[in-house]
Amino acid sequence: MATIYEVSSLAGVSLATVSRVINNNARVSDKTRQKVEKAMSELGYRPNSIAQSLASNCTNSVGILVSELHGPFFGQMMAGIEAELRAAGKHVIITPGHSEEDKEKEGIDFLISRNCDALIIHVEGLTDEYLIELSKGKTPIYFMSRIIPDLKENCIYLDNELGGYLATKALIEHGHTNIAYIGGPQFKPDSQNRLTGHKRALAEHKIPFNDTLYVEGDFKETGGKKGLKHFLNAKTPFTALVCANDEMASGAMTYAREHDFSLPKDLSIIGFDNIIFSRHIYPKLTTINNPVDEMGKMAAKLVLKNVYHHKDLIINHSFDPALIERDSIAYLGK
Amino acid sequence: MATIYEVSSLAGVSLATVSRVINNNARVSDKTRQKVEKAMSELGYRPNSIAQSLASNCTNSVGILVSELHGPFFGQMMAGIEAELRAAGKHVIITPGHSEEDKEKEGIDFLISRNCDALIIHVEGLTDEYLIELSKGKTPIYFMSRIIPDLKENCIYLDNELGGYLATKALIEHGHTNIAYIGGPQFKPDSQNRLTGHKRALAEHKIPFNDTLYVEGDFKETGGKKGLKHFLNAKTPFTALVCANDEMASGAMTYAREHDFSLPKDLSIIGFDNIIFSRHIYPKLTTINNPVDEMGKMAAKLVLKNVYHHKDLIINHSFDPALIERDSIAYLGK
DNA sequence: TTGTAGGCGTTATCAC
DNA sequence: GTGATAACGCCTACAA
Repeated sequence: MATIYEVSSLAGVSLATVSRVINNNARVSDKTRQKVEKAMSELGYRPNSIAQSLASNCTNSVGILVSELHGPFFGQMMAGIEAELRAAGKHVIITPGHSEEDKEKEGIDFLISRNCDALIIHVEGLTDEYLIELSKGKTPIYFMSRIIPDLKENCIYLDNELGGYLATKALIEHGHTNIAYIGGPQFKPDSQNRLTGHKRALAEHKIPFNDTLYVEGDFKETGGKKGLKHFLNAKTPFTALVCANDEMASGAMTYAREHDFSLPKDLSIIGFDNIIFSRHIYPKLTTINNPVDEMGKMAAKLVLKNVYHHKDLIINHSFDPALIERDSIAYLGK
Repeated sequence: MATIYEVSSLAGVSLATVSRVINNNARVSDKTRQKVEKAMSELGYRPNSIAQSLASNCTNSVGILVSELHGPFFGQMMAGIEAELRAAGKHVIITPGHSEEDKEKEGIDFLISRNCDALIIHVEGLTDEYLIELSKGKTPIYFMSRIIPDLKENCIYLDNELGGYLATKALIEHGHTNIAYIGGPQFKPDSQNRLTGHKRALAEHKIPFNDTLYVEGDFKETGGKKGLKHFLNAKTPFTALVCANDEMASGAMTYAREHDFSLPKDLSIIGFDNIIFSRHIYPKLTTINNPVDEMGKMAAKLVLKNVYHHKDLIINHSFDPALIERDSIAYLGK
């Protein structure tokens, strides 16, 4: 591979001048610039990014930690981040944290040891305290789908409370008043806030919150099945069900169908996240849109602005969910 | 950040010795090793991976090109590759090619310019010739889900013909003889081979292949819808449908239900790939397992063996698909 | 505008 | 077994 040195001697200029045309950050006369460019193309010269990184102390790489590499939710998130970053010539190093404290720590260490210029992480197992401590290090860290009060400027998050509110409100507007709720793991703030929104919608319509119509799930298909089973056994009547994410909604649908419910007539169900397959399942799932791809892009912009000094980027830290109406909610009595 | 130089002076040894204990590739006396290790931990020393890369001409990174960052198929693939590689301390740089020739080229260039030690790519828009030419460069390239005859040792692939055969055979064994087929884009060898397998199963059971019961799809949901619509309009009777992937099967199911088919009674459907949501849709989709995660791991092993000289890894280049029986096939007449 | 020279933090090749 | 010292390929004051 040709080096900058060979280019300089072929072009008859110095190393420094070649470097200048590569980075075009200093004035070079048109004439010499052309000589250099000609030499570069003749040699098929490509800058060695490793050497650039060592000398400039900038790797042009940002580390991404997601819970899983597969799965619709993180897929959208990664796609959003990567697209935005790559358009700026940066690359992503992606690693999964599996929602476990140890693995998340390890993943972060791994990314930092790779000299990433910044990290964008979605962690669920780590405490705010740990993350605040981490942020004192030399690598800037940004947080997806999480609010850390002391680091709010580094966070991109969804208004989950609003989402929970919208979901339940949609059900109420279809005439339902006996509404069951399968929540996410309550150690996750997202789950808590969605539930809070649910309660607000109920309160706003003078519907009392009924403890027997709430159960905590696991954000997975089985959580939906178990949750619905629990409610059915409990015998408290209900005509509608909100699931704190789409996977659980899908599980609940499967369970309902296995028990001869005709959907949505016998039970209205609403999900949360609007993951891709929500429109593939039957009946097509009414849900709350979670704009993860946009949020991913915004996180990338945040990095571009703060770390790579791209000016003129406007940052929104908070995103709003929205109702996606499809076929899984029926009017009560219809 | 502490450097190797500071460690050496604190430990009272030379640079070279510190380097030796870091890489433990040469004999160092226990006594000096301990001195060095003590100094390292006292200083909180972490080797600078960039400098290591420059000096050793090895970045410990492998570039991954997939068609999409989201989507169940590539999610599994990435997860498999990453898990295996990271266990060996390597990291992945992932970038999407969007199945388009230009973007795939660009993505590969991008990865190579990042000095990846090797590439694992899943490309659909690039020709064998181009890839063979590319393989003459200094970066070793491995191919997922593709057979390039001249580069077979660098390929990990599925026996798609067998998969196509198994799908149609399953239908036949349920009594079906009028079987429609929605294929994938025929410029893709995968699609061609699945179709070939379909024909073999038919021939083996003396069922003639009927042109009017074949249509080419796009591997997406809409392809399934359009395909089924086409068959329904054509009026050639059929009782079963094989779709060359699960997305199309899902689309076909949706379309069938919109036209008042009771599934699987009125129409048996089988998919291909066994992507995650195939078990979420209703009825649960019978399909052909495509072990992408295992194939991803194997591709990673191939890199570990050939590029990073891990001995004793056994490589399987070819993987077999298998039938996954669920609920979307009915016995004919039942 | 252009050139010189030192430095980025390691690894690797020699001697000893 | 250990220590100098020259790469690795580029960036960036500083000088001219």
